[in-house]
Amino acid sequence: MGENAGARAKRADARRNEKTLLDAASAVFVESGVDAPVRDIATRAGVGVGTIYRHFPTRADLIIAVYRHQVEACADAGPKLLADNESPHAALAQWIDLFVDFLVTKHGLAGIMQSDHSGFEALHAYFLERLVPVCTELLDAAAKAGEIRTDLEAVHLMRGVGNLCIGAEADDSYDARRLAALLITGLRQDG
Amino acid sequence: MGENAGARAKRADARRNEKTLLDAASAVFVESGVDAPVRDIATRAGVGVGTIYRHFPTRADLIIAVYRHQVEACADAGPKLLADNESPHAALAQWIDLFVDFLVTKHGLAGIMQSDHSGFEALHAYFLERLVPVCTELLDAAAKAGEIRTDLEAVHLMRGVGNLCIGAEADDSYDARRLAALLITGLRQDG
DNA sequence: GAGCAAACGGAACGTTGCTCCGGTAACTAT
DNA sequence: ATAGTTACCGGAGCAACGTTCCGTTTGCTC
Repeated sequence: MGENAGARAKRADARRNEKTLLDAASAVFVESGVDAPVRDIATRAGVGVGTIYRHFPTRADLIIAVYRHQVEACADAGPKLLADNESPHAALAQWIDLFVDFLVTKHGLAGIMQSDHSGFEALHAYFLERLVPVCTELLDAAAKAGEIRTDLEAVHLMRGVGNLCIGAEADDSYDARRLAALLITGLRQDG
Repeated sequence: MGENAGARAKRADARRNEKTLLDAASAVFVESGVDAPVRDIATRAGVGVGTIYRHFPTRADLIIAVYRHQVEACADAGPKLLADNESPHAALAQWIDLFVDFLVTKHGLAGIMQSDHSGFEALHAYFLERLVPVCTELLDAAAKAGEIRTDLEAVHLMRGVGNLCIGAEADDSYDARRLAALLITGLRQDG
């Protein structure tokens, strides 16, 4: 079956606008962060605000669409690192580095990730659903190798690392990577 | 000299309003977090919004005034813990616990602490100015005892711990204390 | 080309932070 | 006590933002 099974095909202008919007959003996110005013994105894309909301009902949907590729890449990197490294703990550390790098290069993304901000449940859910299994796999491997303690779940680790990244891009002297690495070190246990 | 050297004494109604405002703000902060609308606080206090801005030009000033006592208490606890503990590292761990407890019990305070939020420089500065020296003292003591590595400055540690606390009050399963403790563990080195 | 549903645009509404100024009431000098 | 001074108060008003809603346009189908 093609790209439209059952449902009617989208109109050409709609498809065009969706791409235009993603490009505009991506550009504006880089310039002004993921909190950028909706109107800015609309203006940049040359459409009305209504069009944005029709394509992406919530800001979370837009953010997810913009960064989907990178999140997938990060998720895919997990098993690969596990295969390429002798030590699962080392693989975990490298994966966390990737995750941190991804977050700190997106202005304000880390700041929205934590759930108390309402309206971003979808974003939160997507990240968790996609990355937590990967992190769990790494954690389990390290645990099985006896390299780390087992009393920290992947969700909480990721949440903590995500938090550490907040505001990192705005302050050069603050090195989120190092703090995250410290956390991973703290996870280590003699074995 | 009395409580007014040089400057003219404040009017009685002004002093009264200041206290009323602090009480109202404190109550509203507990109910709705430190992001609560200014109008809510004004209504609660039975004054106009102008009165708030006159007494506390920025929200940061208001927050500082409300929590000053607790911050001071936390600062004072540092040297005390250092005196009461054999191991400086243990003292540090306990102090961080205090700091975390303080932050997580204030809805959204941790979220505002990190500098990328503009308009809160004063808050940021106050916290740093008051607590960083204390943290430095603990860190130095632990370093001198050879218990920890020395390549992490107090500012960054506090920033990281503060970040870990973000959103903690909204999610019972997320234990900021434990993650902070893990960070401190990661700081440890054989010596 | 005519008809229709889908998509568009932006005016409009509610909520916020913050300012500004006419009115009020607390101090002071007499 | 009283009048004058001035610090202080209150909330109307403005700007920026998220979000909705509906009259208009546009692309697709026959």
